[in-house]
Amino acid sequence: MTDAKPLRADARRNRATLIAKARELFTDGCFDLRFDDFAKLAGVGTGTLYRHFPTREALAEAVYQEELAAMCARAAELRTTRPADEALESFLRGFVDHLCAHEGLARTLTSLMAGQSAALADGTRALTQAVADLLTTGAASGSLRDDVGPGAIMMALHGICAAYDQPTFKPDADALITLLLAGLKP
Amino acid sequence: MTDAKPLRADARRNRATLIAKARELFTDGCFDLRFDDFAKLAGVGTGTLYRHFPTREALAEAVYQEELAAMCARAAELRTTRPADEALESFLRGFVDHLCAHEGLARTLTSLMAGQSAALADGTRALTQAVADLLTTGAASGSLRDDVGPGAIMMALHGICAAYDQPTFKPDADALITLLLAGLKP
DNA sequence: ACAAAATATGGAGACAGTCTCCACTTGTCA
DNA sequence: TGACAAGTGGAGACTGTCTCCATATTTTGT
Repeated sequence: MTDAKPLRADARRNRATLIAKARELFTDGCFDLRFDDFAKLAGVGTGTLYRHFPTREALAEAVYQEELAAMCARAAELRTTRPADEALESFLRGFVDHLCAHEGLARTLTSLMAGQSAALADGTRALTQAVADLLTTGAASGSLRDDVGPGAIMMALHGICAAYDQPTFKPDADALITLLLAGLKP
Repeated sequence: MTDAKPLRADARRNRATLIAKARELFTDGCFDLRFDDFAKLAGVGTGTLYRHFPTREALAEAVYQEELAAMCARAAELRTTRPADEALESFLRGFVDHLCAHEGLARTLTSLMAGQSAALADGTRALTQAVADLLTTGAASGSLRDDVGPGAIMMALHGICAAYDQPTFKPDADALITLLLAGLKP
């Protein structure tokens, strides 16, 4: 996956600048900035921006990939240190809490999950795998029903992400997670 | 809501033509047509198209509003003729089946639910109300838990709609509905 | 039946983003 | 240090959206 391309020093610097600036803007709630203007804001030419990140989503993915990886790591850790049903609950509740604190992540995940482009789906593939692992472990130990694949949970998570800007987000999301967990009891 | 504006005869005709053409195209799977081209295809000028339907979503809503109304009517009917939990199950299962058969509806609902514009949210408000009524009835009769609002269900439905083009759509959607129903038991 | 008023039409063109292209700059390696 | 590879930037082509208004059609009043 990670092609062995030793990026030139200035290119690496520019790439980092772009990601840093994007993170800053996302944190401030600026998502719908003109892509070209964003380049200017980061102090690079449009061409450079487009070479590093062909699309808006690619940039968003780069900004949040650490966060996404951390989530997956957390899932793996929970899975090995806790009973499967507890692990899943912690993971899902944590997921919602995290979205509350990071609007940009919710936005990014929404578009990544909706996106058809296989290349960009990478970001969510890892998440899907993490969920799948939690489910499998739970099914094996008998603490979760075994007839539900990760796709169903991902659909629900997608719905949750997409609603990040609604006033009743938190209670509704929590309620949905509660339903899922209750429904997953064998 | 429905302003008393007697539309001129030719205007009414054009409006109907536009909706008919849009329905035809949606049924054929053509969703991403250029809006201006669409006007040409329907045999009207761009100005006319924009006057009748300010946005793509407005057109989509017009195309599917009958279908949406039928869904809500079905919910109401089920609610009065069946035990609440059965009614909800029938409604949700029917919803998924309907989406399978009408890709365009799934697409439309996805964007309506995601849309922030209050004006366009009308289409889903009715759906939300239908779900709310089913839940309330169920809670009153004790066949459904009473601590879950319609928002949670709508989130799940949004996730389902958004996944309409994925290969595993049907089984995943069915599984999610199963989870919700199981989770809703008191 | 006719004219005036009200309403609607269509499509040229203004506008706003996106993205490409390539002459030039910067970094790397021997 | 020179030569080659890699990367840059931003002008401008391109694409789709949407507005504007001179013209056409329908309705209303007599």
